[in-house]
Amino acid sequence: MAGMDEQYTPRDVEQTARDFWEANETFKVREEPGKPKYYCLSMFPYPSGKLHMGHVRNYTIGDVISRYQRMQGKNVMQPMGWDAFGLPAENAAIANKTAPATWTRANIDYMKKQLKQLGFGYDWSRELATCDPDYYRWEQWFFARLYEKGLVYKKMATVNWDPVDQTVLANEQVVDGRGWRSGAIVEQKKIPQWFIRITDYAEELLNDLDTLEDWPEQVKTMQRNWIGKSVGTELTFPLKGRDEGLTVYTTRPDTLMGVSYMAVAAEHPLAKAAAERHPDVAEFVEECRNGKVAEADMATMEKKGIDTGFKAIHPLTQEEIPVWIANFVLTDYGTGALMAVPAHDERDHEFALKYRLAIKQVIAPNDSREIDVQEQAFTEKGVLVSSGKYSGMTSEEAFEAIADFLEHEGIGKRTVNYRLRDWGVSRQRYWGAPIPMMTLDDGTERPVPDDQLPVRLPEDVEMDGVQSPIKADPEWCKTSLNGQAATLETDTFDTFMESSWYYARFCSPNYDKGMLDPAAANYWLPVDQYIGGIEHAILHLLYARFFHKLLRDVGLVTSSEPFNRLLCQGMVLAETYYRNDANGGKTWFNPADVTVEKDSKGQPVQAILKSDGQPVEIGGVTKMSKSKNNGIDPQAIIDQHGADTVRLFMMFAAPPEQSLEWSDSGVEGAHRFLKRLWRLVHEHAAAGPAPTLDVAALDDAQKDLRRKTHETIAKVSDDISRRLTFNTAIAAVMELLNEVSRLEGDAPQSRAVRQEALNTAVLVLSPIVPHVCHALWQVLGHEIPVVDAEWPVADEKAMVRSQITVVLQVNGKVRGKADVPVDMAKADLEALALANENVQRFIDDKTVRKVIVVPGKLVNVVAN
RNA sequence: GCCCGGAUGGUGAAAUUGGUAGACACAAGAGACUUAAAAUCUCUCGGCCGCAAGGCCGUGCCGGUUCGAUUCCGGCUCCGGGCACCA
Repeated sequence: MAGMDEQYTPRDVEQTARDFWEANETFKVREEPGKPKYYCLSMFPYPSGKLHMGHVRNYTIGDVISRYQRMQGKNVMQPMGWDAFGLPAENAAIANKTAPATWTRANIDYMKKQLKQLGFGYDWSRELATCDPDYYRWEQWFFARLYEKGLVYKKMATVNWDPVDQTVLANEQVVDGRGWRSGAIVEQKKIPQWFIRITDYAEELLNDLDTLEDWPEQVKTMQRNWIGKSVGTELTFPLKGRDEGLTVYTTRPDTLMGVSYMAVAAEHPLAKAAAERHPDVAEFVEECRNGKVAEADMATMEKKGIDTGFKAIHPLTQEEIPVWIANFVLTDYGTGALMAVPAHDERDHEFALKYRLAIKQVIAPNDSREIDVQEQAFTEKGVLVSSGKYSGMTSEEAFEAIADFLEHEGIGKRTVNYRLRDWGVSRQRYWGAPIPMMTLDDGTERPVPDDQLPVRLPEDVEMDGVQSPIKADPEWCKTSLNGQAATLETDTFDTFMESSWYYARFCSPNYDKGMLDPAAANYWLPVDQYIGGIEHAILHLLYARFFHKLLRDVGLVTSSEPFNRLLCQGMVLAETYYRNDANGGKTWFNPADVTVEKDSKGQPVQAILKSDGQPVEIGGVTKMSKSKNNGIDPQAIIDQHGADTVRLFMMFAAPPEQSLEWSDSGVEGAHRFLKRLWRLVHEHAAAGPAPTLDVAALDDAQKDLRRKTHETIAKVSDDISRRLTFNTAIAAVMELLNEVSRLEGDAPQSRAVRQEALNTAVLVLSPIVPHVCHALWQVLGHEIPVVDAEWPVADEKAMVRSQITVVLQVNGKVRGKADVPVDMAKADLEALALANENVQRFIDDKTVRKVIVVPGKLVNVVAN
């Protein structure tokens, strides 16, 4: 019997643990006022088919934190659900001749099985999918509330238009400026769309970042820059021969005297007016309608423009200034027009050089630097020159003086501007939540009344790849309001809408009397720890923060921010292998199908495809992706080594915020460690229960192991709770086990100390590898299951050291070491260092200038 | 193009507040056990010089601050994430 148990068989061990949790509803939670709560949330997955390694990494981190907090005695909620609407379901539906709903739900079933197999402690009674009408009906209800509050409006906005397929394309579907299916050159097209006024909340979204102490600084900086608050002035230049003037926004009114041309966007009314008068201008405006709408493409485009022929009048000098149309001017930022100061702005400068427009320096550096603005724009602030009465002022003084002048003259005013744009939520796709708006016969638009919600998306549909089924069906949109015929909106919501509030719905996922049960929401919220990919640092996290404030202002929650603490995990990478095709392309081979040969130094020499024994090229380590065929299927690893091995490897191989490189031998190493832990525990337990620990009776070796045990508790607790560095926590337990192996003999107190060390190892590893620890905890003689055990507390007394090693340096270089009493006085340390033979050798005939003593660390003798 | 990150041995990484660079692993090499293999265990393992003691060099590149820099500052290079309709 004992022999059988000593073999580590993950399949059985893991099944037993999972059955136990399931039978005991271990992870099912409800509100328990009075007990400290902990809401741990991992970003829910898009059900794309099967789990990928990125999911496994994300959810293992969340599970480790959840199980740790549970052992701290917290009431831990860890829910899971599905971000179920989106474009891939439509593509799959077209390819597989199935309905998006069918495909999506099958994926959910499969991925749910996988998540269960990985042993994640989710409260599955809270599961939700955003494509369920019971979910999106509340989103529709909420949109109507926002409409009532004046936070929703409709305006024309630009989309990528495929003129052959007659369809709107996502940015992703535009490849090299062409539609991915038709290959047609993509055009920009303006269509009416719904917007939510996120800009009304820009200031609060910006300011509240300061309250998020446990968010990565990097993410907060990215959000600040995205919101992009700037303080400047709006001013109107009169136009020669026209009634209306040209209003621009500038952050640098101090450069006003350096204006040498004006630039407007191709969409600007003035551009349209010019196009009516000049065919070549019309042609240029038309040309600007080609290509993608993505900002990256706009910014890297060659800067082009054309003179409109209009002249603006400079408000200070009355000079005539040419007005150009330029493709780099953004329609949606500021007023869609700008005053160009090529001497002091890089884009203006590049454009001025290309079209030979004047470059007038009006700012000089604060210091004596020599600059040449004809060569390069000087964009820093400084002192005004060639600026009439403003000359000699600093940029800051001139900002105020010129703003005062403009306001006094009534031609301008100080303005705060944001880079952030209102959130366009309309999508012309089928697989999304229908936007709950209707148009009455008289043309007025109204939200769908609450008693007609949800506006259901029909699920039994056929996709033809051109038009959304609800747009193609002339009957679907027919409705009525108070006896008046009306037409439903056939656009659906941006899927970011659903992911902006799912964290709140998890608090009361089945509540049917409202969007949220306020009691539950205010018990659980805000989320204590949120975990997800850095790719969501801006959009998703900003929208969710915005939604939370909207929920607050509708009276559904009391807090102002949804996520107290944020962890952004890095990507999962793997090696790539390929062969060059005859046609110049590449065929990529999955790492699982390739064997790598190494030389005696461990350097890879060549890679061989297993199926034909022929070499393949090694293509470098990149993010696991379909296109490079370097995704490792988690399922294969689970089948081979078990879930605990996968979890352990994921947590050990790299700190969570860094990218993680997949390594088969690393996985095997993780598996070996678990086998070793299994054996150590069984060997120890085989000798029967350990004697009671008697701290006073320990010899030095026993004390050393006991110190290591308690140091490990302190280290692992800090690593998991504060630092979130699971890799170093695991390394600390490995060190502990190495010391357990080193302690020899079966003396009673050795066995007692060993029992304490093994108890500790199993307890602190249990959040990471919960299945094997479930079994080993029983082997160590405990009745209470490890999942319900208390987290150990480090005993300060056990960690006390009498001796410590200090480093002896001369001029910062280590020249010796000494074991000294912990409390050795500074003067004694200094004397000890100066007396050291090797230290003396390096002082040689130099003079000792200074001795720096850092007690407990080092002594540095400075000599020259 | 703009915003935000990253770079340390053969490899993944560690060094938490400016204080011993390389913990813990992986790979590789040597050995033990074994009929054999697997498994397991022991030892070596940044580079150069040296029998050794020890020395010199070394954290992407160039420069700076400091008694002392992987860590702080300035300037680069390369790689990655985001850029509003991928999620």
